[in-house]
Amino acid sequence: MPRKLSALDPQRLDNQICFAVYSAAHAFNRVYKPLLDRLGLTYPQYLVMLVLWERDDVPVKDIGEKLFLDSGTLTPLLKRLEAAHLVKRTRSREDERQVLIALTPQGHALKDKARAVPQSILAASDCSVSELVAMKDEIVALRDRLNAVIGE
Amino acid sequence: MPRKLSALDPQRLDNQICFAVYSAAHAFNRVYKPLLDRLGLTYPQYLVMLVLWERDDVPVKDIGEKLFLDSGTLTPLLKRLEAAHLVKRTRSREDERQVLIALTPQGHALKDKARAVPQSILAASDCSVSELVAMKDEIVALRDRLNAVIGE
DNA sequence: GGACATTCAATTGCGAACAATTAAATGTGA
DNA sequence: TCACATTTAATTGTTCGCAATTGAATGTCC
Repeated sequence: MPRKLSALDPQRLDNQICFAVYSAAHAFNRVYKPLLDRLGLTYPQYLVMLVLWERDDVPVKDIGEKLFLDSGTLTPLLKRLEAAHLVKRTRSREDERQVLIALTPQGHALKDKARAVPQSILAASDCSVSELVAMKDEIVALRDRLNAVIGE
Repeated sequence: MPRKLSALDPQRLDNQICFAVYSAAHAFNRVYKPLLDRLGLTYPQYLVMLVLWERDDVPVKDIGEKLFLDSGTLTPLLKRLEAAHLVKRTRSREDERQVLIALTPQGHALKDKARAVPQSILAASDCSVSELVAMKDEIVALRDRLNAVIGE
């Protein structure tokens, strides 16, 4: 069994882009952890806050579409954010099926405290902004192609 | 506030490489799911099997180092693989602290059934092999730089 | 208007992921 | 040899992530 072939063996762990993505996601999470601990947020909670800092008072479904998460994940997460006094959940009056998520004053205020986070991540990446942007665009394009396949 | 600046705002969700990686990992997982369901495996279980198909009879720690996972994740996962008769867990006689993980005949046999998986993923990626390899190498390099920072 | 389907959030159950701790085995230095 | 640190898995508790189901509100079609 020639050694060279292993570099092409699609069944080898090191040749799989998916494992690269999977393990990179975990590495990011470990870098974010100490930064987000200071804000009292987990990474998925931070993502929800990023969405809300861009636009407030949106139904759960909108958050789910932006983050690719469903109510099974978001409902308990949002309840925890509410328990932390960062958001408020209220049934929409126009459509009683929807629950609207709004930031509290503390939720708004947290945006400033979170401003340093992206810079710290950039530093940890040890990479130029333009390189990161190029990688991000490639990964997003791949993600979108994968998501397109899921609906068959 | 000029609209153009949003493309540079590091606090915007769409500008974050980490979210790109995070959401791509989930997209991969959703593509893998129906393929792995046929094998009776989850994606992390599939990763463990990939490691074992390369080398058998290794301690839990070795698997953890390759996959960047700790015993808190692996111990219950390996017990599930053992319950599915794919691996066998035995205390090492040379070092009683270690638990060695070996494939059962069924575990070995599953490798053949899993051969089609990477091809299906490649097709779903809708992308050339060389492009995927280049992306994979970039992502691995980024992951390794991030992991280097974690030890401080 | 009324039967029917659809939409939205919540719930349940299971499998990761990880921090923190525990317990046992092994290694090290005096 | 004995005290002590280190290594290795296992355990506990919390939070994701998702499939599947439920129940209420809304839309649609006849």
